[in-house]
Amino acid sequence: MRHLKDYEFIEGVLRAGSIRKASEDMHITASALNRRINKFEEEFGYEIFERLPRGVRLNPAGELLLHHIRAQRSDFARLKSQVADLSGVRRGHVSIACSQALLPFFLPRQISRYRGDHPGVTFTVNARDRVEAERELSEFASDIALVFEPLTMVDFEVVFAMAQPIHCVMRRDHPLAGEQQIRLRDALSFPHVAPSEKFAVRVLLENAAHRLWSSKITPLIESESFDFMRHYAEWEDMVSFQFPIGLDMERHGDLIARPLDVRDVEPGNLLLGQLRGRTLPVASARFMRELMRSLRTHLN
Amino acid sequence: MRHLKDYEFIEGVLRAGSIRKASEDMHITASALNRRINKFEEEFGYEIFERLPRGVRLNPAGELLLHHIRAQRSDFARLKSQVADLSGVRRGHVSIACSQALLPFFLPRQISRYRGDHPGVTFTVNARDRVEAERELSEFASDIALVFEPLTMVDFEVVFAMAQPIHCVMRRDHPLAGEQQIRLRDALSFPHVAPSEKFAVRVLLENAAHRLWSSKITPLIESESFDFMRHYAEWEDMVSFQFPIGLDMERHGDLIARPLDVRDVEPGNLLLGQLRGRTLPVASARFMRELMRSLRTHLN
DNA sequence: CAAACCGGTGCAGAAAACGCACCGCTATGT
DNA sequence: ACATAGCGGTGCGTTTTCTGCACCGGTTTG
Repeated sequence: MRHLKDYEFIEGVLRAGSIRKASEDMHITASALNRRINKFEEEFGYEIFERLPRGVRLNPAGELLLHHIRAQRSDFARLKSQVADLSGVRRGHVSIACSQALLPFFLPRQISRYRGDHPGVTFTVNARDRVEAERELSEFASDIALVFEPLTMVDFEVVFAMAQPIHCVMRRDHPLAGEQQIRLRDALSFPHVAPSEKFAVRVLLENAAHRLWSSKITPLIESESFDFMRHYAEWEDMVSFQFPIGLDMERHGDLIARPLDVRDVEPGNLLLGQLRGRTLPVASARFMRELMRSLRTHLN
Repeated sequence: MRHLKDYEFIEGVLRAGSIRKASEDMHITASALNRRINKFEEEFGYEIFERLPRGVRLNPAGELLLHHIRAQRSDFARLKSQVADLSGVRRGHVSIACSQALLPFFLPRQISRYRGDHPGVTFTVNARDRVEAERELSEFASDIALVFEPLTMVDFEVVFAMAQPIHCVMRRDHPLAGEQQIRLRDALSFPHVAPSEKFAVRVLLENAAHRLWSSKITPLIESESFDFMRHYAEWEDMVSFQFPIGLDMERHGDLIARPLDVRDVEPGNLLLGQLRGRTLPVASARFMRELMRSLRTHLN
C-alpha cells in the first residue's frame, strides 16, 4: 500500500537505529530515505527523531507516532481481513501471548478445535511472562494475552478472569496423594520444586509463606519450565506446584494433582485480555469468544 | 499530510456522488482523480465503489474502508494534539452531541468552567436526538454524546449513567406547587404540555400511563422544544415536564419544578458515552472526566 | 434522438522521488 | 594526536510517477 510507505520507512529506521543502515535493509539510497524522513517531519510539523552522532533515535513525539503507526497498521490488517470475509473467504490470523502453563494441553486443544471449524485461520502462539505479554499487546505484536495476575499495565483490558487454585503435582504413591486438599505446611514438609519468582505460582506461595510464618519457601529445585518441574517431580518423587489449567491428568498416568487448601494459599487469577480500546481482527475476536466459553465451562 | 491524500479523495468522491463532481470540488482533473481511485482499488485488492450510470456509490467493502478512514483520521488528529501537548501547548477540540435539555444551563456552565482552565480548547456542541447522536459517534463526527435512554446502538459505550426523575415545571402559584412529590394522575388532571414521542420524557410518560391506566396521555400543546414548553407553561399556567438537569431554578423566579412520584413514572437515564473502543483526543477525554465529576456531584 | 453526464484511456508535459557524489561533523581506535 | 569510519544532510541530473487535455463508448434524460 502506497500510503503506508512512510510508516514502513520510519519503522525501518527505528529498527536499524540509523538512516544509513535502514537504507540498506530497505533497498533505497540513504539520501532518498533521509529526504523522506525529513519531508515527513516537515509535513507532520514536528521532528520525530533525535539526531545523534552515531544515528537517530525516536524522541517522545516519535514514540507517540510509533504507537499510532502500529495501531493504524493493525486496524488496516483487520479491515482487509474483514473485506476478505465479504468475499466469502474465511481467513485470518490470531496471535496469542500466553503463560507457559497453557502451552501443553489447553491451547493446543482449543486451537485445533477452532481450526476444525475455520481451517483458513492461522495462529501464532508464544510463551510470555506477564510483563512481556503486556508489552506485546501494546505494540500490537499480539492480539490476545492469557496470563496470570498481577498485571502492571493500565492498557490491559481484562475480558475474562478465572480463579485458579494452585495444585500440588506428585506421584500417585506420594504420601500426600491420598488427601483431597493439601495444607501448605504439609506440602512444604516434603521435598519440592518451585518456579522462579517471576511466575505467579511462586509469588502466591511466597505470599502465603510470609503471611503464615513470615518465612520464605526453599525449593530444592527451581526452574522456569513447568514442564521440567512436572517431569522432575515424577523422577525424584517430589512435590511440584502448578495451576490446574496447565494439567491434563488423563495423560499422566503416574502423576496426580491435588489442590492446596485455599485457606493457606489464595488462588491465582488467570486473565484473558487484550489491548484496551482496540478492535481486534475478526478471527481473533471470534477465537477469544471461544476461549471465554471454554474457560467458563472449565470452571466446574 | 501526503499519505492521507487518497483517503481525502475517496471521501470527496463519496460526498459528491460522482468522480467528475468531486474532481471540481477538489481542484483536480476528473481523469487524474479517476486514476487515483482505480489505482487505490488495485493496490487495496478490492473495488470500493460501485459504478453506476450516473456516478459511483460505495459498495460494502467501501463502507468498511470508510469506517477505517474515519477512525484513522480521528486517531491521527488525536496524535497531533497529543504531540502538541508535549510542546507545552494545551490545545484541542471537543465535539459533543447532546440532548436539548443540556443546552441552556448545564453544558454552558461546564464548558465555561473548563475553558477557564484551558482557554486553548475549542468546542462544538450540537443538539441531537439519540439516534442522530449515536450515528455521529460512529462517524467520528462527535467525540462525546450525552443523551437519554434508550439506546439502539451496540457501539455506544456508556461511560457514566445517572438517573433523572422527570420533574413537573409550573408557575409558583399553580395548585400543585405546594406538593413535594407529584402523582402523575394529579399532574395530568391539569392542562399540560408534553414533548413529542421522539423524546425520552414523553416515552416514559406514555409508558407510565399505559401501565397504570392502559391509556395515552393527551397534552394540549405538543412541541419539540423544551425551551418553548417551559416558557409556555409560564404564560398559560400549564404543567410542563422536563428532566431536572435541564433546569436552573434560581434563574426562573416564576417557575418551580417538582419531581413526579417515582412510583408512577420511572426515572430516565442520562447517559454519557462515546464510541466503543475509541481512544478519544486528550481534550475530549479530559472534558469527559470533568463531566463525570460534575454529574456525580449533581446526584445529591 | 440529441444532449448531458458518466467512467475510462492515450499521450505529452509537469512534478515528485531517486541515485550518485560529496559536504561537514563526531566518536573511535591506533 | 590524528586518521578513519560512520553519521545526517545537500546539489544535481535522471528516472519514475502523477496530472491535464482531448477524446471514447455507454446510459440516462428531456
